[in-house]
Amino acid sequence: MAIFDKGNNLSQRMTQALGRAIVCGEYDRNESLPTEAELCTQFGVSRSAVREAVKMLSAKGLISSRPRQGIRILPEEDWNILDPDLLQWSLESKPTLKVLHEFLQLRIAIEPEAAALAAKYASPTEIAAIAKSLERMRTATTPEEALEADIAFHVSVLYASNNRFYIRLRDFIQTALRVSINYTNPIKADHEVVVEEHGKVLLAVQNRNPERAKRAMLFLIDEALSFIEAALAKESQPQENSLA
Amino acid sequence: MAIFDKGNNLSQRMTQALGRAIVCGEYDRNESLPTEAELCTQFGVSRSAVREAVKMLSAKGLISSRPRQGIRILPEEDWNILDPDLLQWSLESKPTLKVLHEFLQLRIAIEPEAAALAAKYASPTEIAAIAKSLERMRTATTPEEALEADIAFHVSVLYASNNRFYIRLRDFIQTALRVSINYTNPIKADHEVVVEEHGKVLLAVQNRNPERAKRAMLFLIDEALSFIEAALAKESQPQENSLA
DNA sequence: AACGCCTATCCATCATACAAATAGAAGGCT
DNA sequence: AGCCTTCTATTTGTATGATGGATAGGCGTT
Repeated sequence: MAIFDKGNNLSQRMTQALGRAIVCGEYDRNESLPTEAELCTQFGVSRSAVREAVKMLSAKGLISSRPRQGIRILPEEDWNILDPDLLQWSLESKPTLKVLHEFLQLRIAIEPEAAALAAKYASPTEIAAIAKSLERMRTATTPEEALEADIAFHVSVLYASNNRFYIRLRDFIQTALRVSINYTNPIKADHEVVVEEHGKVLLAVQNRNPERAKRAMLFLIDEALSFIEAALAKESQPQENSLA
Repeated sequence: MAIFDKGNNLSQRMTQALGRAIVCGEYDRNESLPTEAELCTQFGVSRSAVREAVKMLSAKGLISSRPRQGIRILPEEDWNILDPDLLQWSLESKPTLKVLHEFLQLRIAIEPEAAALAAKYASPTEIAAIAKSLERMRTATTPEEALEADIAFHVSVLYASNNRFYIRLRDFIQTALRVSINYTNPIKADHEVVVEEHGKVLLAVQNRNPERAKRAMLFLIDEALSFIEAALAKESQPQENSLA
């Protein structure tokens, strides 16, 4: 019987189990993975389940499967790390400062530009959604609530950009925020100040001022980025530093 | 027997055929797709092949499959459009001006920042790769050669950013360049001028000047973006305008 | 040492059977 | 009639066995 628990159907659970194991480095990257048959016995499932899991993971660029060669892990640069599943698996295993840094480096490219696009193209409905998230931030009573509202704010800006590629990055931004909150929490000033700074983004979008929207969003992220870079510089000697 | 030809194994060909059909809008988004059994007879393959294709497409966020409900197309915002396959399929079907515009809007966020990061973090080897691509651009004798070198240049900058997320976007950039070339070709000035402008990016990276690298890269893309936006404004009355 | 042939071992594909989930119809209750 | 429950038929989910096809690596010949 299957030795795992989360997920709907067997193939999906198998996919998660295998995907996690690969991302976490439980298999040697230079060797082949166990054969289909071995995976069947190891996980206690049928070949159908294993094959379907393998297919799903190769659709995400994680592995390849060929006759006589077996199932092999592809070079990491082929992994579809913007895929929500892969993103999640990879963060469960190694949310190091370095990864957080890379997250922020991408956010700092995406979000200010998204805010500028929102200022240009957002519909009244989309602007209302941003305003609503901001209001949720303002009235939040618990840190969890505040985080969720914060995430909703950033996501609603992406939607307001009216660009499908920016919208597609909502999972990425969402994950980045959810993970990094543990780090950026200690530094952030009064919640009220944070809310006010978010408010500047909304205001610029409402006023149809792309430049100002970009700068306001940049400011929100840049603070966290500087902090992380300072932390990175500080830990250049201590080997490992993972938050868990 | 299978009614398609490209690809290695059957499941993959099936995946491509089905994926293309879905992206091209050959199935009603509100109805269920044909059942597994029907797809078997339609494509002349076994149920395993169909199921594996379905699994791969659902791994890309294109469809979902549940008992008694059948195979359904997911809302477009769940599609993993940053996945190389999906990107390709979707551009084969609808490379409209609008999509080109969205492409450029993302490039303008990503690439200048990538150039800045390259100026900060690129290794000598990575800088050499950029230089080599530039040289290939300079010495190109055919338009095809020039395009390939151009693509190599932009990709090498992404690699030089030393950020896995930027590197992951290489397929996106590559596709964007390859598709948009048909549009931007007419406007671009002398090839020599273009090469020179690319050279400014390299120079800034070599001089470890992130700000200048960012501006130089921005300049490269902004020109094309303005052109597309002008074209978009012009065609606001004419209904359809697709390049094929 | 270089080359081509062989073979054992993988995955690829197909076919079949049964289990599990559930949408929608059928029926019964108020 | 309207609502709730039950049942059933349909569709995917899972397991298994059989056969085909590709090929890495060994073996033998030159």
